[in-house]
Parts: sequence; structure tokens; C-alpha cells
Amino acid sequence: VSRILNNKMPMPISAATIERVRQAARDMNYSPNVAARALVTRRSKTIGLFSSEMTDPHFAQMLESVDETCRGLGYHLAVSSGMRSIAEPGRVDGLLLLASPDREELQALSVGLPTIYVWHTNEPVTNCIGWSDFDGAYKAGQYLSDLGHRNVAILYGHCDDERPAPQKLAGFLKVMEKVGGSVSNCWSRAASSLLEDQFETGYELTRRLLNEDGKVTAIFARNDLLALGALKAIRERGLSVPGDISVISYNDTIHARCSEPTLTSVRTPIAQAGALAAQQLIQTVESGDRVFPGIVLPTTIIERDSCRSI
Amino acid sequence: VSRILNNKMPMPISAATIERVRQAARDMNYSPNVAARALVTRRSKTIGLFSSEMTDPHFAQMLESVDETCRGLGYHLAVSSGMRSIAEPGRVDGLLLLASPDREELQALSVGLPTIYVWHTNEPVTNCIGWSDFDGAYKAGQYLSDLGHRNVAILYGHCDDERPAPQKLAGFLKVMEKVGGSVSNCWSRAASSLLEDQFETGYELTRRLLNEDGKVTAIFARNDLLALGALKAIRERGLSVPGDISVISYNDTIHARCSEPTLTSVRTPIAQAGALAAQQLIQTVESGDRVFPGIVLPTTIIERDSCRSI
DNA sequence: TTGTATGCGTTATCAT
DNA sequence: ATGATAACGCATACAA
Repeated sequence: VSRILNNKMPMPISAATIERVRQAARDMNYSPNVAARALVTRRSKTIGLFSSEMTDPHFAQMLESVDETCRGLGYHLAVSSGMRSIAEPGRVDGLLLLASPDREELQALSVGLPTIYVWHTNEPVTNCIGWSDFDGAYKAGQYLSDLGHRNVAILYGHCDDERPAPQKLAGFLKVMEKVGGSVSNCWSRAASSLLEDQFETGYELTRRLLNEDGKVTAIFARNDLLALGALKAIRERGLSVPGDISVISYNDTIHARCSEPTLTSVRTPIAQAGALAAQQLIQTVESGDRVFPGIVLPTTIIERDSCRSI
Repeated sequence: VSRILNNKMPMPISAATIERVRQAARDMNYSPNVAARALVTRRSKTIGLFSSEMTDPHFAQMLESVDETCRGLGYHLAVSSGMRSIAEPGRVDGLLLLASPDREELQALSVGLPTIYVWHTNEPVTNCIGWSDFDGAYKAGQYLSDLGHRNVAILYGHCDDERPAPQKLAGFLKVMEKVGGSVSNCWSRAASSLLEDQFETGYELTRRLLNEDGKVTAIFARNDLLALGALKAIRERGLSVPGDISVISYNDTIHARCSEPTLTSVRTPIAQAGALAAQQLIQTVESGDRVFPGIVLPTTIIERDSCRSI
């Protein structure tokens, strides 16, 4: 029965019995028990997806593409924001971590399991697939500089859980240094109320910026929500985007398409990264070799209405 | 060993061996194999979460609360947009369906498994937990009517996959009928390009509305994205919100907080529903009885800046 | 108080 | 071409 239903018959079987078994299976609505199969096969045919930001639209895009890829390849998805539980023996065949490959707590919990990280990296990193935030931010800076902006601000929000280095900051500064622009940094560490809500943070920090610095002609926001907050602060100030101040943001989530004005934003290939990561992980699981050189996907600027030349 | 590690010892065991076993387990970093346990226990301690709209912020909120609840109760989460695969024997102990309890394809696939639906219902429905869209829309209508609006439009987008009845439409119409208001319906069935993007749909339908009907003073949008589209169309027309036209939306996703102006929106208790559903499902799984009368949670209007009295 | 045996539903190996 | 049987790793009922 097992041989027939799995279409793996090393020895020949009569067509008659094949049909007989298949029919019986259909009659009783039979479907193999996955726990039993997993036990003997040592494969659960499910992969674990970990992320601590389940509510982020960025994660949603990845979830969707990973789900699709897995289903297409006959795999299932276990999602959790808690690593310890998801990595128990027998539960998953591999791990997809929306997290930095540097996080040692995660490495410790994923020993023995094929693991692929989806995160930003400047250079290819083993078992990590992603994109370069340095490069993305560099492109954003280049874009603003090409439009003639020299007095710019970077709206970074809080920066304590970004590791290793704030690449977006570095990439942006690199351009501005090259072209001789001056950069104001907007970030906060203290006010805990600000940290919780990106939109509010963007609003508040931009308000302060506009009070203190009258020369800024462009703002680079670390993500779309911060940019929306900036938009609001600028508007309240009686200034216009892009008339008085240009705004470029990052991630190109749905927010960038639905705002007023629409946001020029650096698109991160998160969905593609998720799909590729799932593919690669499953291939790794099935083939056995665990050395995956890593991939850095390109970021692209999506031009909309929030930037103008000076 | 099993008895000790699971803290279930019907017969007494010497403290010495208990410690000996625990220590050995620690030494070898032992963790029970979940597949083997599931096989003998007939419980996988994981529940399946199904939704076809993985990318919806509404779903994200639910995912987060369900994940949290499950983890707290020692359960795991299998997420999929494909029902057939998730309901295989041995994979999950129960099903959480973000879908209408009326969908027969889903019922067919969930036979034998404890199942709870999370969906809108006007009245309590067995094994379904949710909120009343009729009531939510009624509140929205009441809110506009209290502000004096009588010439209103309902921005519904497309309506083909809403079943059984478009309750939001019905609830809103009920109020307007009561107060003698006149209602324009804005929906589309034809243009397939419109159907794909809620924001674009809202924009386009509102544009048409403003061309055809100059008397409308308020718009009720079926969701936040449609409302954002309406905002854009109104703005382009040279009108202001709420100065010339009031807009009230539905779902109260993050979009409602970040728009200009911020949107007054009907909040749907999706996170709470998810948490309660997960709790109830797990209790059902563990107790065995499968009759759950159903719950209808209240909706609430979150007042912001997009509505004004006439 | 401790040890042993049986079975969960598969797959895979070895006899017939 | 078919059938029988041993694991897989655990929980549990029962024997010692």
C-alpha cells in the first residue's frame, strides 16, 4: 500500500492491485498520517519561519511568498515568534529566519537544522539571502544628490536593535560625504513613548528637525512609516512635499503607494528573497549539503511624487 | 524517563533518580521528538491557521495574537493559505479559519477536526467567533447621520467574494433608511484592473462619484484602503476632508492612523477574536466537547479627523 | 519504587 | 508480484 500510494515501486506490481488499492484509499478517504511518516522518514516536510515582527507589512510580504513557494514544493509552514519551540526535534526540517545571521541566541537554537537567514547584507554571507541596505541607502542619497540636495536629514528613528552597524546610515552618509552635503541626524534613544510607534516617531522627530534646522531641503526616512510621520510634520509646518522639502523613504510597503503625496521609496526585494530562501532551504534539506554561499539581491528606487530637484 | 520528564508520575519515584534523569537529559541536550510523541499521543499540539489574505494587515493582527496565545498555552502554529494540505491527519489538532462558516469547501476539508471560524456574524453562530459587520456599519451610518449627513455614499469596491450577504451595506442602508437619507452605491464588478487594488479602486470609484453626484457630503468606505483612495480623489477634486466631505472607514488598520487627515474608522476586534478563538479551540481540543455557541464581539468607532458635522 | 512490553501508522527490507 | 516484519521514539499499562 505504501509503495503504491507513494508511486515508488522498486519491484513491479500488477496494475490490478494498484487500482484496487487506490480505489480502497479513495473509498475510505484515506490520507497517510504525517506524524507516523515523519517519525520513520525523519522528515516532517515542514519548515519553520521565525520572525519577531509579525505585524510588519514587510513580514507579510515574505510570509506570502514563502507560503506559496513551500506549497508548490509540497512543504508546510510553521510560523512562530518564538525560536525555542519551533526548533524542537521532529517538528521542522529547516529554519527560515527573518533575522540577522549574527544573532547568537538564534544560532544556538538552530544547531543541527539547515538554516537560512533573510536579512540585509552588504556582501554575500553564508546561508544568508538578502539585499544591501548600505547600497539601498546609497542609492537614496545618490538620488537626492542628483536632484541637487545638499542640506539633508536622515530620519532614523531609534537604532538600538539594528546590528551590526546601521548600514542605512552609513550608505547615505557615504554619498553625502562624496558630494559635500551636510546631514542632520534624527534619531531618538530616550523617549520610550516615541520608540513604540514609528509613525509618531517620524512625526515628532521631524517636528524637532524643522524647529532647529531651517535649511534642510530633503529627508531620507529609514522606513515608510517614519516617512509618513515626516509628511505630517512638514504639512503642519505649512510646507509642501516635494515643493519645499523632498522625502525619500525605504521598504516600499503599501504605505508608500497610498500616501499624499505618494512616496518615492527604496524597494527591498523581500518577497523575492523569501521565495528564493524557501527554495534554497528545501533544496538544502533534500540534498543534504549545507553550504550555501549566500545571495545579495538588488534594491531599486521606485519613483513617485515626493521628490523634486532643488 | 518519560514519566519524569513529563512530570506525570502516577507512582512515586525516588528523588534521586528524578534528578539523575533530569541531569542526563540536560547533559545530552535531550528534547523529545515531537513526531514520535504526536504519533502515540494522537496530539500534535499544533493548530492550523488558514487564511487566503496573508498580506492583509487585518490578518497580520490576528496572526500576532494567535501566535501569542498559542505559545502561551504550549501550542504551535501551522499557517497556510491552502486548506487541503493543512488538514492532513496528524498535522494539526484543530483548525482556525479566517473565513466564513458557510464555505462548504472548507467544511468538507475540516471534517473530524475541531474547527473555529473567525468571521463577521450578526448573531452568534456555532463554532464561530467574530463581530457584526451589520452592527459596525450601522454604527458608522448612525455616526454620520448624527452629524447631520443625509446625502451619503457607500464605497464598497467589489462585492463578489463576500458571503452570504453584504452586511456592511445592509447595516449602513438600514440607518439611512431610518433617517431618510439618500445613498449612492459605489461598487464595481467589471473592470478587473480595479478589483486588484483596493486603493486604486477607492480612488477611481470616488472620482466617478464626484463627477456624477455633487450633493454627497459623506462617504462610508468598506475598508481603510478604499478610504485612502477616496481621500486622494477628493483632494484632487479640490475639495477637503472633512471640510467638504466627511469620510468614515472600516477596520481601523494602521492606515487609518497615518493618513491625512487621519481616518475615523470602525474598529473590528480582530486581535481579540483571534486570541479568544485560539483559546477556545485549544480548550475544545483538550476537553473533547465540540459545541461552542459562538461569540459576537462589539465593534467600536475610533474617532479621528475625517468627519465633521454638516 | 523501578523495569518491561506493547502499540501508535508509517516506510523499508527481506522472504516468499 | 505479494506478503510479512522490523524499526522510528515515545507514552502507558502492567509486571516485578
